[in-house]
Amino acid sequence: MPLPKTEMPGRLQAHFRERGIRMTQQRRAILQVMETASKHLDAAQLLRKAQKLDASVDRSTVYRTLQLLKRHGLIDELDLMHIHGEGHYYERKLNRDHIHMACLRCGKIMEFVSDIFENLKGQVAKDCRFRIVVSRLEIGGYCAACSK
Amino acid sequence: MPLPKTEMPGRLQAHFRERGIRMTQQRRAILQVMETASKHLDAAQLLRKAQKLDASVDRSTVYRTLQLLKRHGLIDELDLMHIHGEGHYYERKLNRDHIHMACLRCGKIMEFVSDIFENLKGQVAKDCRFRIVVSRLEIGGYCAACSK
DNA sequence: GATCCTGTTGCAACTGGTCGCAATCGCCAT
DNA sequence: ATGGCGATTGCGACCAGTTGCAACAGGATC
Ligand SMILES: [Mn+2]
Ligand SMILES: [Mn+2]
Ligand SMILES: [Zn+2]
Ligand SMILES: [Zn+2]
Repeated sequence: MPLPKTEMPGRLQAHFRERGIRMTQQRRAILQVMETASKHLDAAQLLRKAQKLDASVDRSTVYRTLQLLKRHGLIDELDLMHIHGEGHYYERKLNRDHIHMACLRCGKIMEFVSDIFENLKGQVAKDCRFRIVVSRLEIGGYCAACSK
Repeated sequence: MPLPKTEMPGRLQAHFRERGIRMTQQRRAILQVMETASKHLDAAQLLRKAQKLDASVDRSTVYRTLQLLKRHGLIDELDLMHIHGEGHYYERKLNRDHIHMACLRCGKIMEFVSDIFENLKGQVAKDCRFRIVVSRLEIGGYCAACSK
């Protein structure tokens, strides 16, 4: 179930320039990694990969940059049901929201795009008069293979 | 938007007895707090409240008991969009799942029960052949008052 | 009630994430 | 190109959550 990737690589750096956010050596490395990551990196992985591009990148800079990206709505933060520990996972926000499913037995992560999800957000916005900025639906359970 | 509370107080301790889980002084205190909590406690609050009932309760016991309750599906773990820091929040699982909305400006937490949410879970279960055990929808945005 | 066995606990060490601070570095104006 | 200012960084200290371990306490059995 691959998702459509309509965003171009290099888009994150472009966003920074457009919005007048200062670009640094370290941020360049971190953004680079986020851009090219296939999926769902945690902070430690991101740090290791970024340090390969710029050895000076520090743990705290990674966390600060993640916060920055979150604040600007450029990435999503996920728990993935905390299947692999306490930490959080990050992925670039694409144009279409998607649901995450995590198999509690084999640990597989699945993604799913649904119109009903869009309807549901519409209902929340309307019935609760709530202006939605970010949403996150995570489901834990057993995948087809593990259910058998 | 108050939710129906159909579970009786003392239900958590009953669950433990039914399932043959050992009951200890410390667990009694922690469960007591979870039972009577109005809402959304974080680990630190839970620890403080539990220690008022049994001063010997240790941090690690609180975390271990939370894991136990999670594993048995008796509580839900929430991020509440990390509005107040990194930590997690906990609440007793009631019979009806509900959505959490967090206002990014005033910090208010709202809850919402929706049939569309149930439909959506049905669709995921069917289309992805995924047996859902736990689900969590959290939304961040601006409440009616703060949108104005 | 005493005994036993196993699950649970407190503690202390460790890990991962945060924060305040002084040094540094982007970036804009000259 | 240079200078200056404020934003950003690395660092170290800190705090929250986890884990291994030896002591302890449920509760089942007699
Ligand atoms: Mn994803
Ligand atoms: Mn979380
Ligand atoms: Zn599986
Ligand atoms: Zn508000």
